Amino acid sequence: MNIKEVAKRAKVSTATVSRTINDSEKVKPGTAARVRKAIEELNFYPNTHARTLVSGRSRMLGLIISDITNPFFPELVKSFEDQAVQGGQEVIIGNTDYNPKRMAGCIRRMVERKVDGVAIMTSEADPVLITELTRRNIPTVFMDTGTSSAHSANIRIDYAQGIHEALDHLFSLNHRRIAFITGPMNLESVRIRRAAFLSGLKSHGLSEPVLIEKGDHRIEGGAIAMKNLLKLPQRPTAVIASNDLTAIGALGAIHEAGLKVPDDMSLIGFDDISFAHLTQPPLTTVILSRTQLAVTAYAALEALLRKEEGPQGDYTIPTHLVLRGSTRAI
Amino acid sequence: MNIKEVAKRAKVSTATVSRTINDSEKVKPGTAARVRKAIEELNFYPNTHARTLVSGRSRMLGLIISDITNPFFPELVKSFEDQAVQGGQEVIIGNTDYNPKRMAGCIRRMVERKVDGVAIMTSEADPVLITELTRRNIPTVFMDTGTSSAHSANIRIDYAQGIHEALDHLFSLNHRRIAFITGPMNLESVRIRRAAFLSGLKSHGLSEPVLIEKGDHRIEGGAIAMKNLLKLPQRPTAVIASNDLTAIGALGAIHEAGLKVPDDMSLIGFDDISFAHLTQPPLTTVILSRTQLAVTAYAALEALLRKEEGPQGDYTIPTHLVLRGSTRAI
DNA sequence: GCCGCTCCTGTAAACGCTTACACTATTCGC
DNA sequence: GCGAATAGTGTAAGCGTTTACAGGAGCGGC
Repeated sequence: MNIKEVAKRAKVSTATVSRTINDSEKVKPGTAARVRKAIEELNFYPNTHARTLVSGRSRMLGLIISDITNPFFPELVKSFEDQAVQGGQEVIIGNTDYNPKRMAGCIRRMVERKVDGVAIMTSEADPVLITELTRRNIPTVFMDTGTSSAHSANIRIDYAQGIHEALDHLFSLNHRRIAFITGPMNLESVRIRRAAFLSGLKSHGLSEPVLIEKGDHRIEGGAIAMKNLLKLPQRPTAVIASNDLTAIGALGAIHEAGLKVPDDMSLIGFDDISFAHLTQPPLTTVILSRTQLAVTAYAALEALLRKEEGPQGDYTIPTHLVLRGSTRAI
Repeated sequence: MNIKEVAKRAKVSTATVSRTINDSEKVKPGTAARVRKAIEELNFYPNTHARTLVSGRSRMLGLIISDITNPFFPELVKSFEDQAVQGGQEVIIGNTDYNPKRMAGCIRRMVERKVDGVAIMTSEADPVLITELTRRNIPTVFMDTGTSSAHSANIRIDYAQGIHEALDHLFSLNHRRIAFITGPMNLESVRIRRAAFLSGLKSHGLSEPVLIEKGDHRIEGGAIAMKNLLKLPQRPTAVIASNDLTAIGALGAIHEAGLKVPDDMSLIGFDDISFAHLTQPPLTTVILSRTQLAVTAYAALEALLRKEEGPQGDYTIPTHLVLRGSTRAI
């Protein structure tokens, strides 16, 4: 089943069939109708690979994420795919598993499949690997990396806003001994959050004590970090976690220690993953809208695809505190 | 950058380059080495679309799921992709959103992209839409649909096993008033679970009272169903939910009513989603291994791809109860 | 020394589509 | 009513591979 058979059936040339498929205005309505009827009757689907081969556009986008089982990502993936499918594009997904080697594999796969563009939605993007993309002039959208050039855009997440709102909230509840549990410090985005915490403290005139524990952005790390904080002679009255998984781990550790949230300890997460409002108590956290992130990433990619020389592509995603049940005044 | 340039550089014909790429044994080792060197130096990646066009094999698989934001799926997707990438295949994902129209769109996209095979991991597979695949002889793997033919395999999930284990467990804890919250009854898999519950009761000599409430496999439905159960003059002492989200909803409703799990009510879920052990208390549930499901689905697809006339492809995934903290003896 | 192998390599025809270019029919300006 | 523009359609080249087929080199058997 190919364009030739459709052409034969509609008694036109293959060129006319192709033009009809591609909604060219140069086809007489009557002819187009005949072609469409033939397509319908033969149940013809154009072969995308042949189309790609000749046009150079694959109508496929790459989406690189860390790990789909990390609850941060499913919503991002879904929104991105929705956008893409609506725009007639397919998405192929790569999980890096936080592993540069796998990241390289992902990029290679994307290049082989001749994707029209790539969105790299991991914080740990290795610039060396990315040359593979830029060298081939493949439009690329990054998250949190600061580089944006003719063929790439950057989406900055305004972590500071959310962290500052969280601190303001805790201050208004009279908390003064506030701890922070970070993620893996090799990530730029983690360092930004940590810096925002410190600058927020300072702006409230508080720079001592610095209660910062290191987590790993996973539940286990949050639990361990929290245990360390609880061992302190003067333990904090409130904790902000670098992400929700960390907060959930901390929540478990607090319960395990026989304490209650928010009575004995206020707790704030970051990300607002879907389970954040299912914890007991529901977690007060900072919303980072994955939908907004996905929509922005897709729009940025689209813009890159359209124009040869676009304006500098810089986008910002806000973050905001959402109050639920895990904070209380003292 | 194409095979011709590589050929020129290695001073061979394009055929030899192609043969080298495809590990044909007919190439002299020395020649192959020269070609590989040229490939390396030119940083050449073969164009998969051209390969597909001529060979008919796209090395892409379709994976159709209901909704990636449903916590049942991410692990399934990840395992399936891991398998595929290892086997040199790419995966394109389709979310049906439980909507037959979107399912049709997914299938269309898959056919257009000329996938080598499709795994349909949704319970709500419409047979009409699937003819689109069978008509084109595209190997297909289903879940829970019972059909398996020359070009399709079926993976049956042994829901009954897990449900019976759950009932046995509750019986051993002296529960006799045991309720069940179903999912949407239009799903075959839901009806199976419900039937397993009833048959399990009967095998324990108990057929009255039949405490069955309808949920929707989402948190909200679970909460509503639980509220109805709590309103009963003689409320159940234990509840089994058709999936974990339902159980989580039920858990919230129980807490809201001022009761405690497991002290006032035992609760068992189904699926073992990743958050099932993070609830308070950790949810006793039935494990349905998504990894096993994905590995089986991929293996079944591979088998279908290899042989023209395979044996009947029927596979079974077991389910088992895992004890955590949400059940207690009375 | 010749035949018939085997082994390796090259030539060229597909695969299914898009699109530049060519061509005919129609329309328009004057 | 004539040339020029325009609209609609067809012809055929080419996208980057794979692979059937052809061909040449080397070699053993006689």
